[in-house]
Amino acid sequence: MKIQKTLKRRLIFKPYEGDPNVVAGVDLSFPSREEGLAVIVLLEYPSMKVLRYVSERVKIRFPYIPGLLVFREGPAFLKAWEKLQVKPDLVVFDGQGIAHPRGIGIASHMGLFISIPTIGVAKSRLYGWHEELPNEEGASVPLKDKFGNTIGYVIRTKKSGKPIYISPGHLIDVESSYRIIKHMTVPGKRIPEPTRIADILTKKLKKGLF
DNA sequence: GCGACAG
DNA sequence: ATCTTGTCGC
Repeated sequence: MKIQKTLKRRLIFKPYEGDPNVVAGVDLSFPSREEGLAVIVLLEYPSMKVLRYVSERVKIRFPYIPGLLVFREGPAFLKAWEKLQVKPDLVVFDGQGIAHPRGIGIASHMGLFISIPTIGVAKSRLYGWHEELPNEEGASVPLKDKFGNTIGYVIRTKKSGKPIYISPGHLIDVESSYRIIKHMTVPGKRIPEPTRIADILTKKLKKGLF
């Protein structure tokens, strides 16, 4: 996509100084084929205590195509983002940051729109290569691009289970992303709190509960 | 042309 | 992502 190649040049990577105060987690569920339910949860850092959340139902027009996820879920996120009164210091997305074929996954793309540091936490690999990951909780190996540059990390947050793939989105670098994600991960849970809670809420809301 | 392929 | 109960493993 031409849009991605153009926007990619605007991405900024730098160390995240200090610690965030309020972080957000984003995720979507699909009540029907043409309707998406986006949820943005605000959590206190590093306690990971849930502060509040907002949700928004949106018409889905774009299909899911690997590498173009932002065009399907981005609009829904932005609508929910507008309803958010208090803006977080950092946002965690369910998907890739720069660990993407064109270097701009949904976390990076949305980061450019909101101008706030973003990190991508994916449950599977889309792009990048890495050495074998030890089967021990907490193990991690760098994820590299075709030139050998480190673009993120593969982390075994839970023993004997699929790892997670993290990469910076925008306004943060690889090492800072790794450090912060580590602090948001609870022992025994595979997915870091922001995205994990957002996922629970998105599905619970879909079922009409809560 | 053949495979890979976030959610 | 979604369709779906019980069930194997840590």
